[in-house]
Amino acid sequence: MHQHIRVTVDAVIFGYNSRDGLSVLLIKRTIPPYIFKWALPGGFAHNDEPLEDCVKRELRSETGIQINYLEQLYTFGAPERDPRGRVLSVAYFGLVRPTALSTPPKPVINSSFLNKTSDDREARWCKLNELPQLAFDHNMIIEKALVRLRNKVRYEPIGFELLDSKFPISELEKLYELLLSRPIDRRNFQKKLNSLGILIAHEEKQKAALQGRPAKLFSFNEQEYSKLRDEGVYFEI
Amino acid sequence: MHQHIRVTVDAVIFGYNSRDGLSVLLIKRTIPPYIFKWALPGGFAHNDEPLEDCVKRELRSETGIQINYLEQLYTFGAPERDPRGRVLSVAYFGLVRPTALSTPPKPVINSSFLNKTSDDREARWCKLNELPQLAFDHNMIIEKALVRLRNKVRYEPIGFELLDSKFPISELEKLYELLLSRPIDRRNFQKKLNSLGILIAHEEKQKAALQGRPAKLFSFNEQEYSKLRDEGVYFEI
DNA sequence: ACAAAAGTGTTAGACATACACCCATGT
DNA sequence: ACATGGGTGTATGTCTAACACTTTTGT
Repeated sequence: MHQHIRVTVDAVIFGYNSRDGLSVLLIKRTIPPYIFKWALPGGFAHNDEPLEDCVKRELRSETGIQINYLEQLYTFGAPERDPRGRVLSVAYFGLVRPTALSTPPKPVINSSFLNKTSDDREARWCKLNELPQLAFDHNMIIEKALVRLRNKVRYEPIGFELLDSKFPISELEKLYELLLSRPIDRRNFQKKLNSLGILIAHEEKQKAALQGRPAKLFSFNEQEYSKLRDEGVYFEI
Repeated sequence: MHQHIRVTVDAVIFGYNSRDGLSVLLIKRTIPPYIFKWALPGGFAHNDEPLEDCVKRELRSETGIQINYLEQLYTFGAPERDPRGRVLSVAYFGLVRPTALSTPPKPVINSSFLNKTSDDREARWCKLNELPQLAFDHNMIIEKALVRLRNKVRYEPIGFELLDSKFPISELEKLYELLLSRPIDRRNFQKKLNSLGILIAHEEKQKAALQGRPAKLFSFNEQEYSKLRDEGVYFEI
């Protein structure tokens, strides 16, 4: 009995802004199978490469994007998920700040990955509700990542990772309204965050308030959060 | 560049009773590396076998145990985790009822897995706080499973899967006190569960009350729980 | 009758929800 | 001045936490 299973990693990278909502990072495939179809960034692991390094390498070479948060999502192992044979995919789940979202992703042509098709490489952000049919089981992988995001955001402070490091509270609120798909009272939301004591208020104000009074900017106090967590205080929205 | 990565599955199976607390199912290795060391049940995946089928097959053949709940935990992929070379482990996390715990695990000698070492096979339950040093990174895998159990039990009704299908509320309470490592008020706990409406009360009483008044038996109302969840009512302890 | 655990109800405080007015800015 | 969103406080109701006595069984 000789085992022959290949291993890939794939990354579901979410970006957010209040205009477009959630977006996912996609690349266009340049080789079969599913040639010219959109897919998640990813690829085969090297023999001596930790899986997380592999994701980061593929993300850099395929999209050049700066990620802000990364965790393992799930391993997809259905025998028929890849027409080339048995290919396991260890999927990761990542978040980027809006700045990464506003600059179009650009493949980094790294000498060690140069090949005849590398000129065709193309990457882009795609709004979550405008996703096309993707290669392999990648639509299913995104679905799983979305469930993870929606659940996790309720009891761990990962929402901050989708915003600029300084943000007005209203941005955080809109993000939570989107993810939890229910309206949130602006005043109660602010009160709750203040009572948790994990926000740092800055003197700066929002630069280009499109309309209305410019908002104060806040950032996430990671140290204070770690301290509270160690004391057994739970973050919860 | 030719990829050579092998894939195993490993299972962290928890059992519980109020006398011993949590126990984990272990097998004694009969082949190198780590020969004669205790390890998690598991083994190499077959080429065309879904990962979950593989876990179930290994559990049956190595321990003969009846599992009650199973989900994927995490994929461990550090390049040096196995001295034989690059071996990925897709770890699963499972729960059994106390009845499975009280009957000692017995390897099922299945003709397709008969080999010269199968007579030496040995499996046993080991209390969580008496774990020896295990083969590979299996202690770390158990640690991760324990964190998952402790977190998940708070917002999903998986605690029931560790009890007999009919149980007195005090058993559930003791389980939660252990997992959350804090005392729980008996009366408030009962009130909360009643208000959730996910318990079915039975006429039967606890058979062998060792001391004191015999308790009513309850079971988990899975259908009612699904209904509530679909309506957006969250389970939370 | 006594020990041990089960069953039950009330009260006070904490937290979540609902809601309205004033403030700062751009047009 | 007006439109737009930001900042703040208070009242109400709901849920949680604390707590004590009675009941049923075995010895």
